[in-house]
Amino acid sequence: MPTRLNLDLWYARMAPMDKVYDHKKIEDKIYGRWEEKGYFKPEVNPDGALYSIILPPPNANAPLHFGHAMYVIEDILIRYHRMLGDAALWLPGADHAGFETQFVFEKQLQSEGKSRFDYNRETLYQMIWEFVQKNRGGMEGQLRKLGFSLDWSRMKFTLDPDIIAIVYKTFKKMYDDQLAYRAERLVNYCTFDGTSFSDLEVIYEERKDPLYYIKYGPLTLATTRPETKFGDTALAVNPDDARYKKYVGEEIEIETVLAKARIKVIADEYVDPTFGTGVVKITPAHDFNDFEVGKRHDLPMKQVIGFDGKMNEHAGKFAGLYVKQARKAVVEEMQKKDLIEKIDENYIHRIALCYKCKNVIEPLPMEQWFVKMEPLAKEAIDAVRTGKIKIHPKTFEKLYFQFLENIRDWNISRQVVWGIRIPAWMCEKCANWTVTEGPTPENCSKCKSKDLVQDSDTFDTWFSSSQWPFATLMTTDYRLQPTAVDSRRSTISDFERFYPTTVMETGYDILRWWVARMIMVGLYVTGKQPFDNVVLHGLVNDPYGKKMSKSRGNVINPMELVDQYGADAVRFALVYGNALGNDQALSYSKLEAMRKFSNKLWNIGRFIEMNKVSGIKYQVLSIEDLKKIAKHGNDKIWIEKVEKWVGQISDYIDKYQFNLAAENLYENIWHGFADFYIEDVKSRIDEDSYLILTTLYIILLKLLHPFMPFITEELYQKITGECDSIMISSWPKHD
RNA sequence: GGAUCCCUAGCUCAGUUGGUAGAGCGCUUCGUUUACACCGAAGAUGUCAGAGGUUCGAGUCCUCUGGGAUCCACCA
Repeated sequence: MPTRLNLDLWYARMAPMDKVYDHKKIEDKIYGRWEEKGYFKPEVNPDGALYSIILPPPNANAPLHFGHAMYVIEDILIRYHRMLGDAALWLPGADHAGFETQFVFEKQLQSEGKSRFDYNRETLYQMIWEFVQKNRGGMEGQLRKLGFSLDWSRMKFTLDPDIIAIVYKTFKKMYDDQLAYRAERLVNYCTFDGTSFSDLEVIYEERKDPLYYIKYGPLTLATTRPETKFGDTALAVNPDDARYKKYVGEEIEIETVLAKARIKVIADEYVDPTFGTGVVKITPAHDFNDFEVGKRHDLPMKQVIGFDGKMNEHAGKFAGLYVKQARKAVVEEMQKKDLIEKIDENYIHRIALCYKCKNVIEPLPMEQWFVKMEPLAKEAIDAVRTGKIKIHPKTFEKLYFQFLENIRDWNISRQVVWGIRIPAWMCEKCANWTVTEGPTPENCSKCKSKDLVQDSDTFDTWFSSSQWPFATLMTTDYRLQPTAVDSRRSTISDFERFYPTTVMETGYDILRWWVARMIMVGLYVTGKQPFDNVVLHGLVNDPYGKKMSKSRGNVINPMELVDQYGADAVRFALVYGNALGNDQALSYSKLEAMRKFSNKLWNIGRFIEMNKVSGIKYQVLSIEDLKKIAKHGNDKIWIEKVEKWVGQISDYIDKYQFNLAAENLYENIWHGFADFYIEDVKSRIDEDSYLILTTLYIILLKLLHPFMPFITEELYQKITGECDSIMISSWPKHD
């Protein structure tokens, strides 16, 4: 009794083939069938070699962009290895994308006339959770549309409780090992969004601002920020600057807008004697360089700007003014007191802006959690140097080393709600921090007081992402098939089986943000590298070669192209003619060409199908079988050609040369197999030549399947009359 | 300021370890009622950014110059 599924197939097989290939009739129905049959699970090849890729988790809350479509490379690898008989795991996931998501959510609140300050922490978190759950299916459906053979039964979310538990554990371990520590550091603080940003999240803009030459007693210095003068704790000059040698180490008396004061003069290499007057005021609490200078010279920190963006009590009568207002007021006052020598109105410099709201970033001192990076970076450098991890293309190793060799400690605290809350509690009695693996501690680990307050911050999203390869595998299981000797089914963790994973494939733009951090944290927590190979693809730009971005308004939705050209054509176009790691401009003519290629492929199938109807039937044969039955010289030649192609294509995929594989498939199938072989066979077709033609075609479909999964599946089933899927058929043999 | 990548046919891009240039689209001419006009055959098109060097030989390796892109650091 055929199942409903098989009946569908049977009808499909009996239907005459359309003259023109219509992807819309084919693609949607096929994916569901694969999924239903469980073909995406590594368990389809329980005894195969282990091969695994963890999908870089897309933002759960946002639709896919073209960068995600490039994950087709992972699907090619996974489908290829699955057909080779490997137990191939491709594990999907979704990222909570901390600040990004909270920002989008707050925009929506804003449009409803509300703000995050109208809700308490728990309510806000719950609201964002529901917001994300509502949008989450969109991204997953799009991955399906692209034909990605992900094992959905192992889907993970970065905020799943079992993932969070692992993140806590890692943090606790870092704390116990004194890698995670608390320190006051200047952060890029946006007083508008009320949060700090990593250096990577700050954008810079060139602006023309006044440069004020201010008198400090006997000295004059140039500054763009006179309002921070209340926080000055020293003046600095270059140690080799003869003009100022006599002042170094002295305290000088200065007139200020508030009162007379004394300030000391120090010498530091950081000062450029050719800029301005060669004298710099040092404000450790409000400037990154000054902070460093302050640490070197043990200067006090004096914060004069608050987190609300207003001057605080140290600014005397200027307290309460916003920075911009204060600057104006201070300058006016100084002019009155004749403390300004001159103003250069045409000074051009770069200022830091919030990448979300474009407001000026204020460097402010804050207590934060940091991770000490040098020891972790050292191991990560070694892992690549010694070849334990290989980066493809190799040229990206330079970027990797450059980043790790100059690494700074990692600030992992974020002042957002949408994320994993840091499991650290401060004692209100003794100010000691108690860190746990999640649960609220009973009392302070030092003074045993019960007055504990949890840090309100959450982890930087990249902190949880850096643990993704092992965290996902530790929380999923591999189902072992019953064997002859042991009929019971059993499970072991995916971690035991698949870690380290085989390949991490992602865009080169997040090599340092993510890949390097995964290597460091993976090595630290598990003692093993998280993956053996890093494969990096380039960016997909708009048709004019410009980076797609919302602000430019040139973002193209990959799903629209899938509708228009078919997922197979989009997939093929993304790898064809684009060497790994290079950027590409989206090309409509290429997409069109690849759509025509799928039509060509379809019509080869149609030709074969029409000859089957005339009475000749397909049977499963190997290349060796074909060699035995081949009598005609041309048949023999084409059998050998196809055999050679199998080796070539396999080789290209093994070397991550997907473009060459795709180009060769295109060229060989169209301008070899179709233009010459079919034209030749056409006039002399008999049972043997039909078998040879058909078998070679099936082999070509298999070679093409990792690239164009849908159409090859449809044709495979039509031609062979099999209900089995091409995706679990075996890769053709070659030397 | 530091770094990386790119500059190859009109356009978008390939070109494996150095052996006198390739694809797609476009262009020209011709052909085809039966696998496909979303087709086939034939053809034109390049001082491989520029200059120097290494080599018997360089698009490919080295140096410099010019142009573009990206990343990092950010100078009061």
